[in-house]
Amino acid sequence: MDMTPRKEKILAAVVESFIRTGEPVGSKTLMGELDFRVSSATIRNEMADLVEMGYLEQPHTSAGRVPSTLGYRYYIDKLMNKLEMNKDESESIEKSVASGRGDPEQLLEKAGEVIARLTNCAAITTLPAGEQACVRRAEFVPVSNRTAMVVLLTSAGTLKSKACRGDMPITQQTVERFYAVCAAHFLGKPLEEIGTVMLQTLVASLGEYALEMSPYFVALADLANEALKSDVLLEGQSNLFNHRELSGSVPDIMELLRKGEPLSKLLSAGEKDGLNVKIGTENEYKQLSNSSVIVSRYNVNGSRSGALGIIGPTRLNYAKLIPYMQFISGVVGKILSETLED
Amino acid sequence: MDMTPRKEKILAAVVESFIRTGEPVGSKTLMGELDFRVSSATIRNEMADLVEMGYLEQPHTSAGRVPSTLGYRYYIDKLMNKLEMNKDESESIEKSVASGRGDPEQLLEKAGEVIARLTNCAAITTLPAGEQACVRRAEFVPVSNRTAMVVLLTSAGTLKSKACRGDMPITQQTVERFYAVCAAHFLGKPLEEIGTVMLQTLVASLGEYALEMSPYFVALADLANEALKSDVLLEGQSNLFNHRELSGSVPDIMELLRKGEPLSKLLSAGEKDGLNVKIGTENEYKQLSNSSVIVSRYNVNGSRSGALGIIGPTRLNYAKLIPYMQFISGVVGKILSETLED
DNA sequence: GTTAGCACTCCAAGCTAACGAGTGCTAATT
DNA sequence: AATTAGCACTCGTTAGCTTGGAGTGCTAAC
Repeated sequence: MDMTPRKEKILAAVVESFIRTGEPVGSKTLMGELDFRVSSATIRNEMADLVEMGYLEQPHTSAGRVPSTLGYRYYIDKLMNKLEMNKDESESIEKSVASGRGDPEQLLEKAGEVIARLTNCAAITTLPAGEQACVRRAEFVPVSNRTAMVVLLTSAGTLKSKACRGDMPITQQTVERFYAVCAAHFLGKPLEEIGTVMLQTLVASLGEYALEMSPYFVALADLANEALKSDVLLEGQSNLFNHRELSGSVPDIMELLRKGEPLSKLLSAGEKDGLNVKIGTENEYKQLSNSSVIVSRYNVNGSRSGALGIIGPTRLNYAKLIPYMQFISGVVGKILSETLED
Repeated sequence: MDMTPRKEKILAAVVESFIRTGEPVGSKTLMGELDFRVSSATIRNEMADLVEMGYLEQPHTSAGRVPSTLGYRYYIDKLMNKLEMNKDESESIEKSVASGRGDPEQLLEKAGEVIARLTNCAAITTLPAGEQACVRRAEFVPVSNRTAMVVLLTSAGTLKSKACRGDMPITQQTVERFYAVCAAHFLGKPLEEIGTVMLQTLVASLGEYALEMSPYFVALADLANEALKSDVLLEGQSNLFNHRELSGSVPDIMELLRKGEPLSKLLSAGEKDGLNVKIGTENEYKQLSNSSVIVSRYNVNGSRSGALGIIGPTRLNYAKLIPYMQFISGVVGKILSETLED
């Protein structure tokens, strides 16, 4: 069976009506929403075809139709008219986001808040990735007799620290040795190279000081690792409660979001032109089979860097939200570019 | 009407049975759980008295009895026998918690995880408070032409940092001035003294460099403020979903927990001997009127320092969980004392 | 003071009927 | 050949009703 212009119009009308109301859409309702006049019987025939083609589903025999994953997909890829944002709106959004200017973490947090508020969804954001980052600076601050703070600053602007307890008292020599080793083995090194292997050879080369110094370098390597996997921020989780159709799965979704790793996986999906939409069962996590995820990447100084995303019901107002996400990721990218390079 | 030993036994049995099963307790059920034999009619009479006295409630005329807030309170204060923890258990708990040794944040996070797992509740923890902490160290790390990381380390071991964008290019002089001003006005100063007033006089005294330098000191003061309000960690939020009786209020509770301020308020309540239990309507937040909060403070080197808490339904196994909380806060205090002072 | 007995209350679960929205099909119409 | 009116049919939802059982409060006897 072939797709016809009329079928497309009907499909679009079903999707839009369902997005608006959340109720299955019947043939009579649809009559009032189409820009051409046909009888409900005709619409029923067409809808039956669309069901057969896999674009619509019916919850039960005597109910209206609901878009399937495939239906949403077709709508988004071919039928949807993105809503233009008006000037006032975009300016006010930009102002809100820009209030987090200065510190990347603060900025992304702010952006997440804004997104969560605008979309009534859970917002996830990643900090600029540190993939090609290297060690810019390492500090060693004694806190007590046997404890020191080890601090790592990367070229991507990430700062990580850890308190670390050694087995021997810390002396002035300890501090000096730390900085000497850092200068020789860490400073300027890409984070990726600081792995267990590198660490082992380093410890071996420490000779008699290995026992004294190794805890601190182990800590430093830990920090490098943490800095490498870009942090994910989560905002507006509780918005999920506002969507009736998710009610049953909110606990499962939250459980999924609690762990960092699935989150970064979700966000790393952004491919073509920085925007990616995963609808319902297109998601690899089955907890999200009733949800949609919209991810938009942002670029800092021209290279792909991090991403903003939302998680909500499949029944999202894509025509409105997709432009939002693109706009906000643009703003974030712009502000970060200004902040980090200048 | 007076409390009698028999009434006390009946109250305790009702509370314990209800905690165990979650079902209202009837007079017949109770017969089997008391260590003396009386008829169900007698128990009914006594229970009617307990209702009148405010210790029990009945959901409706023909249902069993449920403990009221007052009933729980009486049980916890006068009737409860704390369960002893067995050796194996306490050792394994201590080992789990101790795996976070080294870094305070990591430790408290670990402790929160352990608590959440053991209690099936949401766990909240605070890092050691920085109340009397002072500025131990400040660092200024240029990241780009106009942006620098400002880093603050307190004597309590808290490390905070912020990227900060100035209005003028950063030069070697900027850096030197920063450290000079820090040495003169920040190092060694109690965090509490670094407020807006102090900042204003400082900026005034900067003279011609005010414009160039003030953003960094504003950032530094921000950091001091952040370090002052002790951070709160939240673990096992999703455990709340496991309690049927909370189902309706989980969204409200999560919304409450999302904000930092109510959290620290909850935790700061711990008074007498470090342990505090707030039952149902005893909580000042109405979202928690069906929940109980158990808070146990921990001490670092003898002075009250931070707290661990759980949030769950009123129907908590207090006799088991209170010892847990006391034990874990003891472990946390011990480990932190070792780490921070030595 | 305690207990057996009994009438009473009230929730929960299951059943039925009425309803209404929406469908699929058929036969008539354009 | 496509469209439409008409109609019987399906199925979920809601309301009302019944039944069963758990538990109570009261009274009278012990």
